[in-house]
Amino acid sequence: MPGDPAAAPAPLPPPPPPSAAAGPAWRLLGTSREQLCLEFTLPTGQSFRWRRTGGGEFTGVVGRRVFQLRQDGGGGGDVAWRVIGRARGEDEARDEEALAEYLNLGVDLAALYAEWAAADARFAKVAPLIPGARMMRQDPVECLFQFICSQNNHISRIHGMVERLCSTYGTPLPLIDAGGGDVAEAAARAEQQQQQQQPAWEVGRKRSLSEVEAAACATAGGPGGGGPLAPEPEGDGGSGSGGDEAPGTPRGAAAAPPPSGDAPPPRRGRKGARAGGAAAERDAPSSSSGSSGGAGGETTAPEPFAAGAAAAAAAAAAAAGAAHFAFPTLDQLSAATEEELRALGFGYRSKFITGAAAALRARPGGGDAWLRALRGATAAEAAAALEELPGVGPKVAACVALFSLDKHDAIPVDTHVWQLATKYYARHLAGKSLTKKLHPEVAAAFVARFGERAGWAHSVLFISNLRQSQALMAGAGD
DNA sequence: CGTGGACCTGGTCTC
DNA sequence: AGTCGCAGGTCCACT
Repeated sequence: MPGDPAAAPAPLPPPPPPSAAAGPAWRLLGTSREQLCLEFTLPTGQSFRWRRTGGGEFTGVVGRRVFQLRQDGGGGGDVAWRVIGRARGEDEARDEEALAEYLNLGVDLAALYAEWAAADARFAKVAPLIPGARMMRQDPVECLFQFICSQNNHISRIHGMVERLCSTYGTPLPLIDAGGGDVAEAAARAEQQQQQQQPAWEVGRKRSLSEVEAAACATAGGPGGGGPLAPEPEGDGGSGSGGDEAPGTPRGAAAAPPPSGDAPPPRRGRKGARAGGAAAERDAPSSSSGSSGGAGGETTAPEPFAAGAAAAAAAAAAAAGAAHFAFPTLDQLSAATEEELRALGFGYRSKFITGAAAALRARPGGGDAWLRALRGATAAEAAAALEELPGVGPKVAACVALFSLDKHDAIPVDTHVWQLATKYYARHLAGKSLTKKLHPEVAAAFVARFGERAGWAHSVLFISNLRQSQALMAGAGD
């Protein structure tokens, strides 16, 4: 534990007023921009659970808490945070501890940057443009399934898939100050909104905003003030068409993807699937899967069947940005069927998700514990163990190892990293094609250069490469 | 053992 | 309004 990383000299003024007027008070994390830059940490592909919610603010779920983070644009770049949602049973007093662990705040990132810059001239050149790119420490289960979704896929779509996974199978997280605090109510309200077909949560997604803020983060000079890009004035309230439906009826099945053109249409939505196909065995009420053990304990009944009903409303709520969900547990995930996931748009990854969930649950001691135990294993052992799971190859295994299992020297070798490697750090591999056997070799090259936290260093280079390829670094001098 | 395809889908780049 | 052997891979079938 390298002491307090930040060492911000002056106690910064209270954080700027966030977009949302009301809500819990904001608190400062006590970090500097060099220790933690949200722009280079949250939306760079480590996790797909963070969204921009306007004006430089990020909203995301950590464990069973909904956090909002924002970076002080002017001064030292301290990060303001607050919790706007929390599962019952989670202690408010441990909010900050949970966030600090998730953000790996015990690691002195500025010191590492200095080491890496000394070891590599190329790093020294690009790093100043990308300060505070920090590795997070995610929950292994959450991380694993996110990256199973990531294969051969667009980042934007991965976000949507992860969102649907959570809203369909995960536990809703009640908002604090949500007026009444009843999730069902919020979900119902959201469902009404959802009928207006308005993807409010897309506000601020991608767009050049990221570029603006990236610049702001890198220069620390001009906060730019890209404007709080106000969402469409839909407002929330609106048409109180008083629930025309019983809360229990998952009319939200409409949220399912539209029928594809040619392929054998997988019915639609969870409900359609049941009603359409096996009318005979429909509703054979959870007889088999009902007793999934007392794990859940939530009042929302994580049972498969109930999940369907709750899921629709939940998905609607999520679509309207009105609710947040914990990432589904393995038990909750086990309620998913391949057919259902396909209807939710997971494509051929559906069988990987159900397969991996089943394989994990079959592990002695439970999949969650099995995964966590890999934190004590070597990088090679962890990778080998992860690759036993369906849908997990070397790249996904490395992502999970680096982003959730403390394997700080793991290098996820994708097409971008392969380019970096053959160009700068493992030139002898140039011309070859990336085979499974070459992954360790590429990783070794990065470790040889950057040391035991090569995975962290790789992230900086990766981001730099992305930015460059997107011509976002234009004018940054070259 | 290394290589070539197939694989769901939809955002992005072009007619 | 269409298109892409695409897109931060993996699995499977062959040579």
